[in-house]
Amino acid sequence: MAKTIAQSDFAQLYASAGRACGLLKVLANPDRLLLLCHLAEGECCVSDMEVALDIHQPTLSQQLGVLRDEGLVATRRAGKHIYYKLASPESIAIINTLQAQFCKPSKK
Amino acid sequence: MAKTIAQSDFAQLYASAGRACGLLKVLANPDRLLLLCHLAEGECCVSDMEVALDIHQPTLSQQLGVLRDEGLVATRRAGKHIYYKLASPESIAIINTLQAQFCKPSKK
DNA sequence: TTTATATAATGTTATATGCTATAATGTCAA
DNA sequence: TTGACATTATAGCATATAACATTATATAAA
Repeated sequence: MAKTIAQSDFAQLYASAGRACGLLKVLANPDRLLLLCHLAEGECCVSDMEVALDIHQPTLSQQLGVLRDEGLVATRRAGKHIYYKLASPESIAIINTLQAQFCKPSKK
Repeated sequence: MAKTIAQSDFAQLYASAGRACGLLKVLANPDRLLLLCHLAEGECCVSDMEVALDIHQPTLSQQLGVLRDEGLVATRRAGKHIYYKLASPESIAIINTLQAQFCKPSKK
């Protein structure tokens, strides 16, 4: 017992996989991942990210747009600048796991 | 201090992001994700996965091939059957995180 | 008008996905 | 050892989709 998967359980599993996949697809891009890692250290405005990550403006704005549309980041305007920060617990959890796995021994 | 990113650090960051992305791309497919979740419960042979997940044979074998090529799973032959199991600590970590985030309140 | 950011429009290229068909490998019986 | 069968893997397509960079332009605030 407990090995049998009922219909409804399977449907639920399938739905969860779909949602998880959606998130994974958004994360599966080096620019976006780098952006999110950068934002994991705190709020940041677009022009600072442009300098920090060396991504040029329209590309950056486009990728930020994807992150916004998917609810991974939230924005706040301050004068001319727009500040971004992480906004999704699920994606933060994944980012943390990724950092633990791929950036482990960076600082002692 | 500690906010400045040196050149080599950036290169390393970029390399890590690339590797992480590679893994994320493999995970970002519902069939593969479901397979991995299923394998997270233990070793399983192809025909059983076919039944359990209702993916038809060539598709299943193709996706398993992707997982094999990327080193996420390992195989073992036993007679006519080939058994698969998880083989990558990084992907196991992500799967666990995903399950915690997306399949949380499944059983009390 | 200038600076900061977003969007549009576009072209190219790559990737994903799902088929059908067939190959390869192992088992077992005769 | 051969033949038939079961299990799994691959090949080869067709098609949809989306990824990406680029140029140009729009919006919004100062």
